[in-house]
Amino acid sequence: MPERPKKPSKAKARILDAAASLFHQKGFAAATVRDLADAVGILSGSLFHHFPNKGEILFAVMENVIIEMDASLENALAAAIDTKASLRALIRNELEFIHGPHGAATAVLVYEWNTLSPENQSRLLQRRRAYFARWHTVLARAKAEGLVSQDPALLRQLLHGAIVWSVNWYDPAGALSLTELEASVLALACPSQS
Amino acid sequence: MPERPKKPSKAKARILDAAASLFHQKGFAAATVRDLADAVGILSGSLFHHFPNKGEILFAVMENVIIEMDASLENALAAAIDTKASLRALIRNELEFIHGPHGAATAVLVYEWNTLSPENQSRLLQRRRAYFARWHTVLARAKAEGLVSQDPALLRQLLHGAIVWSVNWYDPAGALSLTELEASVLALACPSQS
DNA sequence: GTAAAAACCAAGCACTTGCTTGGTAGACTG
DNA sequence: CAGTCTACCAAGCAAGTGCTTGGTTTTTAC
Repeated sequence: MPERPKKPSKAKARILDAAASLFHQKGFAAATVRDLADAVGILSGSLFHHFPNKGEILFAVMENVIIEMDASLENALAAAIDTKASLRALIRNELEFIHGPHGAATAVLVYEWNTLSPENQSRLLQRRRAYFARWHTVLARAKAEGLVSQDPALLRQLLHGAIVWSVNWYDPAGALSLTELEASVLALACPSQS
Repeated sequence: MPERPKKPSKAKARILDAAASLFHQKGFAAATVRDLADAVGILSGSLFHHFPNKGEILFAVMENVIIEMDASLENALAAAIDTKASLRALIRNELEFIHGPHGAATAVLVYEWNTLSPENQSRLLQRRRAYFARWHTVLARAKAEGLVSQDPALLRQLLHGAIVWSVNWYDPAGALSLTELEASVLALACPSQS
């Protein structure tokens, strides 16, 4: 009888971790429950002891990351001393999620949103809106102060696109540092400052 | 004459049209050959009279749009009278593809690139690189002229992200016109001008 | 120490997947 | 007209899909 690694009560977390990378790597539809079970080190049927179906695993991955992302942004904004620092926090936070430890889950959240069933989408909609509301608040203030010139809703989408797309090209181990990338995105938003 | 020009049959075009929308809508992996055949109005097996396998349908969708996209950009750049007009052409061209008649195919090209087999990726790589080279040329000139301040390669990725992401939120029938969107993206790139 | 609870296995079911095979209807060409 | 070619149908196969069931092992709680 081969010994299993002792990871007592963190089974669900292990599944979600593996699911995030797998769904990111192969896409939700192409990733099979057997792939996922292999990555975790269990048999495919055992997954359904923890989740009722494959779709709920996707949901859980997304819910986790959206909660952490919003909480992280809340903290970052609380520590920002002025509007420009808030602007930087918006960008920095999203970049850190996309390229940090939660990168896979964040990418899944962004790129597999339409894969979610409508019911599961609406289960996440409130948090999603709350997160975007933080963006809107900061961007609206930035515009009022003349820091940025574009419409907040439009600017949010443009910046969001620029940031999340970086998952497809940016290499954290490469020459460009995250801070430099952050500065570049910030420069897109509010050009007047250096 | 041994070689005669291969004309795309009408049936093949119908399949590719339906495939573009379907792959865009449901994703390549989740779209089945039966879905596709239904959309075309034939039986699933009949698809393989036109294409050897499902993956080659994806490839054909992508190859078509990448060729047209590059040709369209070439024309637009040839008509641009100065660097700023060229900059505008880069942005406009991509926006028109994402939101015009080739929108579905363009989205598939962008978002399903990693779905392509490595062999098929390299079959498209040359055209892909040629397209990006046009961007680089213009952006490098723009930087030399002081129109933009960011590194060309970096700026290209940021703009590309902002533009392609618009497929997820922009509604051509809505209040914001394509021209206004184009102006906004241009403002991201070269803020100094109005 | 023991019993409940949680985690997992072993096997497989019902269905779907991409794709194949062998054939047919109709248009085109000589 | 016969002959060829393209587009399609009808039927189905082998492999893979998400998920279920019934039982066993491991962990936790008292």
